[in-house]
Amino acid sequence: MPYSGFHTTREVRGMEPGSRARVRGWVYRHRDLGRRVFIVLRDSEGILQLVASDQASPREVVEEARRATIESSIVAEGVVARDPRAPGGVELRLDKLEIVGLAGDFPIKGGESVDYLLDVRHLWIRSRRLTAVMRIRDTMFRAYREFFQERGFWEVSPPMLTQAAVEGGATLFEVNFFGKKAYLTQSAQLYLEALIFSLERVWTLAPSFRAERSRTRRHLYEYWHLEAEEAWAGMEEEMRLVEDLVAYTVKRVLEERLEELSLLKRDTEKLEPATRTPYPRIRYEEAIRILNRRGVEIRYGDDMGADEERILTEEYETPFFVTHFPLELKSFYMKPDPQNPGEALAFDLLAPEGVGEIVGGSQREDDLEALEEAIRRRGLNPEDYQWYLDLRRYGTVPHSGFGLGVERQVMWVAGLDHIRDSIPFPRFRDRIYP
RNA sequence: GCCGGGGUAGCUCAGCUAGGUAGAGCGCCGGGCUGUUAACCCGGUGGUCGGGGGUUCAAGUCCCCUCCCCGGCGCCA
Repeated sequence: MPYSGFHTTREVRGMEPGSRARVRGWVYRHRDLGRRVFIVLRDSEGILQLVASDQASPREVVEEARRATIESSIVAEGVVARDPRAPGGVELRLDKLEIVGLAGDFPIKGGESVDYLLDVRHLWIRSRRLTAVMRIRDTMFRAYREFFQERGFWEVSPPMLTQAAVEGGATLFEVNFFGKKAYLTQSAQLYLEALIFSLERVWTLAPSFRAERSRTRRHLYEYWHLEAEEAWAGMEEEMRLVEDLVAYTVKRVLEERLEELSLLKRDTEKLEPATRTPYPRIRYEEAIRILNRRGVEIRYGDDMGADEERILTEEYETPFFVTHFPLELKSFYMKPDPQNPGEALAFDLLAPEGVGEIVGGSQREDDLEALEEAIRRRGLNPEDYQWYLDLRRYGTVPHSGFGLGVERQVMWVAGLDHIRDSIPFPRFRDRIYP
């Protein structure tokens, strides 16, 4: 049989009973009742039951059906039939069947531990659950790109190999760059800032690497980082951009990936409010008051931990902003609020349902001397940031930007309880295989 | 880095407190079955008990060392 001119399982489900159909895919379930064999076929669009029986199929087809082990690749042809006993109500009664790749005993049978499934991740990604997540992820990637195109942003490609840290030195992966020390990037921000002086509004979607030895459900060592930076924009404009972006992507997933969300048993009612903006905004000091009211012992100036974030997210059914953090809690490049110089023009966007921070952004310090001073105050060396300081020497401009953790958004939208399933091959906890 | 849990059959686990010579379910193999839905029924197969050392007549079980894994915190997106 040639390997073209086939129907997807989705197409077959929509065909008239009695039509002929040709399908190809992998054996998802196999039930041999002796004189009747049921195969549930899986392709990228879904599943479809195939039936080979003594009565209705040639003997060699029944024999082949009997041999087709779980995960064997097959091509098959037959007549479409409606039958309430078939999963999804439609099945294909076979008169042709060819095993393309006979599978050995498949290492995943059901009931395996998380650890084991990570060892066989290259096979586990075939699961319907992970397939659904990857399709949702794809829809979000498309939505990000379309959103920024519509808003007049240029997509740029910053380097992954860099010389210095953005946030600090301890969390970088070191690389031997022909005898010099180099690092895998942990943020494209500084490079995006350089690009706004010509393109004005830029964005990128690229991996970031962080060697923080985090053992939580929200951390990856390698994650996809959506970052944007725009000239002539303050914190308020930036927050509007962020909420529009998040609302747009959630809306697109709700429009296009309902089947996948349903397979993942995601409660879409809880996602629906996030399609409407604006999102609530609370200042850091208000957040502290809310937490105190909820019985949490936290004082102005303390950083919020995972527990504090989770308690706050219970107050809202949409993502919400926390703004105006004490300056000393934030990075050197963030601009102090002129109204209140102890606070940074910085914001986090927290996703509801206990997910927590998915975006961090700020207005950047655009004054040369203030920036140098901020670098020094944090014990960093301005010498290491000369090219970055140049951006303030030659036509400095007010500007703002943000970074969004793609896997965290996928996790929230798809309703996952752990970030590992938001990416095909997660890198975390010293796991590098497969 | 810190706190907690765990490594026994291909997989998921029981057995350890009170040492006595290794178990279950699933899988796999063989057989049966004309509508299965993680099919079912019958039979069979399956282990250097993470590694090293010690105590003992005897160690999966007690002691010491060591390696690995998981849940969470901190840090962050």
